[in-house]
Amino acid sequence: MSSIDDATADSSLTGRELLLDAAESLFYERGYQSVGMDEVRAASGLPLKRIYALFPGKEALAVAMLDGRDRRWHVSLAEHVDHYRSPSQRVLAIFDWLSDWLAGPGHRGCAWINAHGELGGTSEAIRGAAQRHKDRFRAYVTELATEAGAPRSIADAIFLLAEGCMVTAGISGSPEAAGQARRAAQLLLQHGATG
Amino acid sequence: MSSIDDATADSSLTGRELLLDAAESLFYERGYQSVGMDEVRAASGLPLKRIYALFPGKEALAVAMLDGRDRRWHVSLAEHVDHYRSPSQRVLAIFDWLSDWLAGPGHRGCAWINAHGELGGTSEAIRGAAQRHKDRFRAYVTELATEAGAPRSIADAIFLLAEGCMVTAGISGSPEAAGQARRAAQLLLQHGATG
DNA sequence: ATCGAGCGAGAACGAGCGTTCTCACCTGAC
DNA sequence: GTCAGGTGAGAACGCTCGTTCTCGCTCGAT
Repeated sequence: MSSIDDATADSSLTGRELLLDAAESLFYERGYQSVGMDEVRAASGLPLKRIYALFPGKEALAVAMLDGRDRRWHVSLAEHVDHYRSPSQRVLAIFDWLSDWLAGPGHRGCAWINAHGELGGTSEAIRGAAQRHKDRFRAYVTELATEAGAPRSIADAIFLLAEGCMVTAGISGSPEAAGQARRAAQLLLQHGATG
Repeated sequence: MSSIDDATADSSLTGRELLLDAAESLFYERGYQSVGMDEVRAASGLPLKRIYALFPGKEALAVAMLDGRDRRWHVSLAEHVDHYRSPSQRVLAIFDWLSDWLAGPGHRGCAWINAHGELGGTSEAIRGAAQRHKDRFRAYVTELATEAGAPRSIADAIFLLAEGCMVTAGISGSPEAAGQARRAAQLLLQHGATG
């Protein structure tokens, strides 16, 4: 299991880290508007005054938390992919990693998809964070697929399969979509190399 | 364009329909928690007392609106699919319909994905509505794919491609993912029929 | 010992929420 | 005309929220 999901309390963490970890757990589990700043304060152990010295408001805290999670998410994914040498195996490793990630306890799908669903219509900043994350992920998938000899159309398809499996796993509560997406990606890499 | 997106005001509508139409526009555009019942009242033209006589509360209104939208969504999709006779064209018609749907003005992705992202973690009823919708859609995709001779694995992949294109179109703001998903589905139907 | 700057805990504030209640008004039967 | 029943408009209620403010304490310098 990756370290994406468990933000464990550690007394050596800075206030900023304590705050972002607490915000991440709470916001991921219940959404943004359902979690009050007082709960964030209690979970982080920081006084409200310090929280508002670190971030100008709740929205900025949410964006910082999403961006921090994005960094760790991509590092964790790339670490897993880098266990493999074969270009096509590196593409398929995305789905293995997603399968592990989506099977984590209390998993509720992709944090950016959920954030966009809740606040994409009202917060420019949150929509931007979601777009940044998805753009980075798409670029990474395209890079791996291209190295495996796949044309752009197959790279696009593999990205969409990954997105589909994230959203489906989130709603259904089961990670089995990752295996289905992996089999489809394998087929596309095998038969679509000339497409 | 389908009639999924525009809930036009019509004096011949019942109070329940006026209410559900107003709720659908507002909730779809801005989410649930960002829209107050007073705004729903103003948009529907119904007095608050009548609203609370029709539904016991905001959550029940949201669920009824999602279920009503689900019915119209599936009718509109099936109507489009039924313009085609060839089984494989009927599968691909899903993506043509999605492309039109996702290109609509003010489109903000899949209402059920968004609702699940916002309230899936706190409301059992909303999560249930999202699951019902996705289960129905998966069953329909599987039915069409099976009639086109595709094995279960290809049907799963086509469903995931559709989900991926809905979520990607919602976040990116562009419907181009539907075309990408359509091309991938075509490839899978051609080369995967024996998989 | 004394002072003062800085900090933590939590009260306070103003706004907004979902929901319920009030009350003036309309309507239709007699 | 009169009265009862029901309806609409919006005030009211109780609560929660994000954010700011108060105040008493701590702690290091002198």
